[in-house]
Amino acid sequence: MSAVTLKMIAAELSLSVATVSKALADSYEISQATKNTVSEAAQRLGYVANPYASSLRKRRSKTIAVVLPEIADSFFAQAINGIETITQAFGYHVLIYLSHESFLREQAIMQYFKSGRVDGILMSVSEETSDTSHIKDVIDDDIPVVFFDRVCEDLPTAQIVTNDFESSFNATHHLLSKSCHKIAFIANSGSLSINRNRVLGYQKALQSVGNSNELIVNCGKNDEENYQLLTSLFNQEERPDGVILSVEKLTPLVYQVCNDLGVTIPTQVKVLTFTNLGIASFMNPALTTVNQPAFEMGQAAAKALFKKLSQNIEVLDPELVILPSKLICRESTR
Amino acid sequence: MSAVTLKMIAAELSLSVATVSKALADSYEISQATKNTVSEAAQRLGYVANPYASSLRKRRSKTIAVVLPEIADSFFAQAINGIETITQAFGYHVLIYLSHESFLREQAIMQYFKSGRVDGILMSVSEETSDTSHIKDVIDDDIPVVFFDRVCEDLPTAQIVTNDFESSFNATHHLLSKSCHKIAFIANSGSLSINRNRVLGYQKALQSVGNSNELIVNCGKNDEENYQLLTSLFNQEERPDGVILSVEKLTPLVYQVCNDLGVTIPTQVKVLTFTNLGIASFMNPALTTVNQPAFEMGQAAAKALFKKLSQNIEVLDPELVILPSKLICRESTR
DNA sequence: CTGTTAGCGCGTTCAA
DNA sequence: TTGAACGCGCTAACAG
Repeated sequence: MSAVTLKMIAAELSLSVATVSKALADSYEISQATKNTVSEAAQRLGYVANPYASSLRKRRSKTIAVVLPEIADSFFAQAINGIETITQAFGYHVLIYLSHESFLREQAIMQYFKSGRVDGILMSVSEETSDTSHIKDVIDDDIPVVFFDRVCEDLPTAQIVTNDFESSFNATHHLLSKSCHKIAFIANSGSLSINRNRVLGYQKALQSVGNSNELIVNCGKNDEENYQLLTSLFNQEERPDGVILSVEKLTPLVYQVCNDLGVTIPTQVKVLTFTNLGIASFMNPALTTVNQPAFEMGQAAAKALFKKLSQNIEVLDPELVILPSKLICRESTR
Repeated sequence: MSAVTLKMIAAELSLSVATVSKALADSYEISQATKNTVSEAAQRLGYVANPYASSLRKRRSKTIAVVLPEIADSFFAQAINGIETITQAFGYHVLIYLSHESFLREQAIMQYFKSGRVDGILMSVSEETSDTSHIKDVIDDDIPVVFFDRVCEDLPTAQIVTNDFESSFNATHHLLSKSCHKIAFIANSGSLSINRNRVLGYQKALQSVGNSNELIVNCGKNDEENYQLLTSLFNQEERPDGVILSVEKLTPLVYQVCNDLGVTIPTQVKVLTFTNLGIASFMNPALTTVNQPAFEMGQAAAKALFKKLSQNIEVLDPELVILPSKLICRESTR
C-alpha cells in the first residue's frame, strides 16, 4: 500500500495533524514524549512526506537543476559526480536537463524554472548561446544561478572556470619546447569563453617566441566535415608538427585522420589535448593532456550555489572561482 | 518579478481562476474566444504553472528518477543521453541519483520514492545489492520500475540487457582464434547478473575447445589492490597471452600494469574489453572491444517505462529486452 | 505543550 | 459557457 499521510499518523495516535507535523520537524514546542511516539509511528507505517505538498507550502523545493549541453565526453559526467556529492550532503534533489547545444532547447528549459520548480541552477551554456536574456530572466526571478566551465562572463553571478588562458599558454610552450614549430589549434566553437581564452593563450605563447605560424581550425558538429577539415590540415605542403585540441571529443578523430593519412603520432605530429581524468588520458602514452578538474568544478559550483541559497535574500556580488588545470606529459617511452 | 499565478491572469482578464485553468487545459467547456484571450495573456505575462501545486492535485509529477551506481565510465553517461531523448519528447523531467555502489545509499534513495515524488524509475543496481526488498517495496506502491544493464533478474518487471553470455562467448572465441591459449577474465564484482553471464560465456567458450586454462580475477574498488592483483597476474610463471575485461573502467589499469612490467600490447598480451562507443575505443588500435549499446539501452529503458506509465493500472507481465552488443576488432595495423 | 484555522496554487466537482 | 466552492497534503499563525 501507498501514501501514508500525516492524517493517518494523527488518526493512529489520536493527535492533530499539526502536532504530528511539528513533532516530525522536531519543533521546540512539542514534548519529547510525543516526539518519540510520533517518530516511532512514522517509522512503523513507513511515512515519507509528500514533497509536492511540502514544497507548495514552504515555497522551497529542495531541488536544484543542472543544465548541460550534453554528456558526451567524460567532463560533464565527472562534473555530475562532483555535484552529486554536495547536493546529497545537503539533502537536495537534482533535476538534469540537456540542451544538446541548442539555444532554443536551452530557452525552453529555462522556462521550466520560472515557477519555483527548483531552488537554484547549475549551468554550462550551449555553444549557440550568445543572447542570455532567458538566463537573466531566471536570475531576475531570484533563482540563483551558478555557471561552471561554459560560463556567461557578462552575467553578474558566480562563475567556476579553469585557468584556460594560462594552461593553453603553457601547453603551447610545452609543444614549442619539444621543438614543434608549426602548431595548429583545433577548436569546435568560436563563441565560448573557454575557447576564446584558450585561443588567446595559444596566440600569446606563439607571439612570445616570435613564431608566426598561427593556425586555428574551427570544427563544427558534423563529423564528416570535421574529417575533411582535419584531412586538409594534415595534407598541407608544410604539415603541422604539433596540435592542440581544445576539446577532448575531437581526439579520436585526429587519431583517425592521422592513421588514415599514415602520419605517425607522436613522431611526426605531437598531440596535446584538453581533457579530464577520463580514460583517454591513460590509454595512449603518446598523448599529452591538460587535465580539467571536472569533479572539483562540479563540487565548487554546487558549493557556490548552496552558499547563495543559504543567504538568498541579499544580492551577492559576483564571484569568480578559478581552478587550476594540470599539464600531464605522458610522452611515449616505448 | 516572479510567480505569475492563475489568479493574476484571472484578475487581469476579470475571469475566474477556474475558467482560466480550464482554458489553458483546452477544456471543451470553454469558448474558443476566451481560450484565445487567456492563452494570449498567459503568454504575455510569462505564466508557467506551478508544478508542485499541479502535482499535488493531479497526483502525477511528470517526473521520473534515474538511479545509477555512478557515472564513472562513459556507459552511464551515454545511457543518460538516451534516456533524456525520450523523457524530453514526453515532456517529463528527470531526477538523478547516484548510489556510489552502496547498498545503504540505494535503500535511502528508494525511500524518497514512497511519496509520489516520481511517476516511475529507471535503475541499474549497485554492486552490493543482493537483498531487493527496498526495490520491491516501491514496485508494490505501484511505481513502475524498469531495470537496465545491472538488472535484478528475480523481480517481475521490465529488464533491458545486452546479450552478455553470447558476446562473452564470442569474445573468448575471438581471442582463441588469435592463437591465445591462456586467457584471463577480469571482473570487478561477482554478484552482478551481467558479470555472471559474461563469466559463463567465457567458461563455455573455453570448454568448447577443451581449454582448461580458466583464470578469473575479481577486482575490487581499491585501485592499489587491483594494481597488485593484476601485477601478480602478469608476473606468473606462464603469463596470460589474452585478457578479457568485463568493465571498461579497468582498461587503463591493465595498460598501466603492462607498461610498468614491460609487457607489450598486443604482441605479448591481447586485450579485449567490454565497452561502449566512448573515446577508449578509438584511441588505441591495439584494443579489441565489445561495444555496449549504451545510448540505445537508455532509450529502450525509457520507452519501456513510458509504456508502463500509459497503462499504469493493470499489472503487466514482466518483459525482457535484449539488445545485441557488437564485437569490434581494431587490431593494430601500424 | 497541543489543537484549530487558514491557506500554498491548482484542478475538479456542481450550480448558475 | 462560466464561476463558486472544495480539497490534494502540508505548514504557519494563533488560540487555548
